[in-house]
Amino acid sequence: MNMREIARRAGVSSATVSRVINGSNAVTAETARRVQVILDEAKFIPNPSATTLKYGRSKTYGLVIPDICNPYFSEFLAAFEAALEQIDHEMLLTSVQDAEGLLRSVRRMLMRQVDGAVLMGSEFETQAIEPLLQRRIPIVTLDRRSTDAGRSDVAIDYESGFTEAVLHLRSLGHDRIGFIGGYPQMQTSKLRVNAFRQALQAADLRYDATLVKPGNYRVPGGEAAMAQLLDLPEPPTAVLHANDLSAFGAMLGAHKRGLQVPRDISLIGTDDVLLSEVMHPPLTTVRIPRKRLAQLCIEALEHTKRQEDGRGAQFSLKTELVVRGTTAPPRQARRSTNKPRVRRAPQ
Amino acid sequence: MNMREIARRAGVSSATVSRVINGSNAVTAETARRVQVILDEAKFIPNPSATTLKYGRSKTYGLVIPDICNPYFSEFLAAFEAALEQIDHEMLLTSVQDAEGLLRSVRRMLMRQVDGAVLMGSEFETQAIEPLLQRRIPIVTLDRRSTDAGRSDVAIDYESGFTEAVLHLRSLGHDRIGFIGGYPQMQTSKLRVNAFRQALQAADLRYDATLVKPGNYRVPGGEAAMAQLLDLPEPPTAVLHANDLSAFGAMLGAHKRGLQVPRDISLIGTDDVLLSEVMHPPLTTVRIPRKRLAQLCIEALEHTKRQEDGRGAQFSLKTELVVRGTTAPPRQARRSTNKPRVRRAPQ
DNA sequence: CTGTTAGCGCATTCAG
DNA sequence: CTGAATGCGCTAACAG
Repeated sequence: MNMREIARRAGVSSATVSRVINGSNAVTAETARRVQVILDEAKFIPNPSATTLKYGRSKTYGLVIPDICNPYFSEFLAAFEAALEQIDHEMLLTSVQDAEGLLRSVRRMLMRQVDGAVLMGSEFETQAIEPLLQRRIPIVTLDRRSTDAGRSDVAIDYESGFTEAVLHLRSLGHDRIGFIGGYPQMQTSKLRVNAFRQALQAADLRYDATLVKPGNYRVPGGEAAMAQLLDLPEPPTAVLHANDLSAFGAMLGAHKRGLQVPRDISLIGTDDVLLSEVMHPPLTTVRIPRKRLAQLCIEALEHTKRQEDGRGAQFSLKTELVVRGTTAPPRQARRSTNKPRVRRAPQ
Repeated sequence: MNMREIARRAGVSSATVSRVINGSNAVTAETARRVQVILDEAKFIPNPSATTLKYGRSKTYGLVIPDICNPYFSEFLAAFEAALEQIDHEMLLTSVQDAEGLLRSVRRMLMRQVDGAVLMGSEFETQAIEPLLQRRIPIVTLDRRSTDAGRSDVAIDYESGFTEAVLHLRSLGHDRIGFIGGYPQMQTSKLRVNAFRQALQAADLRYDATLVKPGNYRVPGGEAAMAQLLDLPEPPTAVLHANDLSAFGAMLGAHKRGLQVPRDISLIGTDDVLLSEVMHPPLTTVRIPRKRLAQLCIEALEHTKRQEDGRGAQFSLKTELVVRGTTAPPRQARRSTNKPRVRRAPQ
């Protein structure tokens, strides 16, 4: 069933049918109505391939994510898909692990003539996305904190989020706060460590590099890092994590040592993955609002598209501290003092 | 950059370029080589819209899943996407919660001219997918255990999987085994309860309806169901679960009652979601091999497409018991007897 | 206000 | 073995 057939049945030309479908007002109400009836009763379904072929625009946005199995990404994916449905666009999803995968991904996006692309997982060769930029396809990256011609960026405001988290801990009486991060080589990992550092500063707490351990954004990494922290002569009384999976791992590690959370150690995650709430105890975490993030990515895409000069813009997303069950005063609650920390005898 | 331009540069016709791209052997090796060089240096990227428009085939398969956020589905999604990449096909992903969503999903698949569709979440109106069947688009459903013209089905063999699980428990000495299922109205839930029943029979154990509680395939449902089981005058010493999330919830519930797993109660999940392994203790579970399932779905699709008469076929997937840390002998281990069960005084 | 026409890029006839 | 011509469905430009 195509427009010509509809046109034939309605006794008009296919151009008129097209106009009716696209809501052009250059059609008599009466004609439009008549065509609409035929359209409905034939259950007409337009063929987007024709439009894409003609205009090189596909009403689809590409989404590149590093790992669908990570709940943070799958939850983002769900939000992104929902947001796209709102604006009547399709999604071209590609899961990319390595540089070669990114190349294939870019090729697929080019073939499918995407109107824009969101690149999560900020660690990629800029060169690989050159072809996209060249064809003036708007790009949005995450957490790169830089923009280019044709590329906007959405940054998560870890600085303010971690500050909120650290202040929460300090108000409970903690002054020895550790941090479990991501892969140390990754740019985003460094970003988060720096944000943690700033947060300590804002809370008037001293930064102690021995309390900062790398993880790998996954459970086993968090567990191993926690083991290292607990092996310290003077372990932290609270730990902030670069993401929730790390915090899950750390909690596991603490439990294995016979510690109770939050009685013996307080934990704060980052992301607010769905499962955080059902952990035991439920995880206190710095929520990255997924829905808002997805919308912001799309806004950023549309913004970039609109720019005459193609300049990308820097967007920023605030987090929200969600206090649940993994934070409590430290074992021997003390009034917080001006002195950076009070030495305690190792137990 | 299109084929005509390549043809011009190579001094041939676009038909020849097309033949080279598609590996037709009706081209001189020399000509083919020359064209290939131009193709490479121009970094030619074909436009699938043209092909789709011309032939109504899109090299894309639709995937309908109920909930991307559920790790079982997101892990399947990852496997499916990888399998599609192997056969050089695209994926049209739609997340469908309700009947109306399915209608929209079908419409999108029709527009995009998918060559087939995999429908997970077997609870849907058959009528909604009629348009797909009418256009002879192959369909694969999961766990419906019935086929149609143009629709094949892939069933998970819960019967053998649960039997293996129950035998494992019985060999440890359990004879009071509970079951936490899914939504009681759902067809798949009934399927699993029946499979559990058969498993008990195969293990020579009596079926006791009071030990079977509905859940909702998610953590809170499992937790609530476990609470009910533990409130029984004589609770089970082991519980099998319709999926892993339920088992997570049950484990949580048991812990909250001060029970230790597996010392006080043994737990077995179903699915083998990635996080199962990092639970504490790690979950013993009936693995549904995700990768194999994805491949099987695609095989089923291709099979259905090949059938002249369009008859669908029934496929079946075996599970694998993965024994980890949530199963152990019951508190007072006893030799299993021929008598269905030994009454113990309620504690 | 409505119809005619042309062309997006490709693969497949059919000629040569 | 190669090329010319065709049409898939749609919409913008133009003509009426």
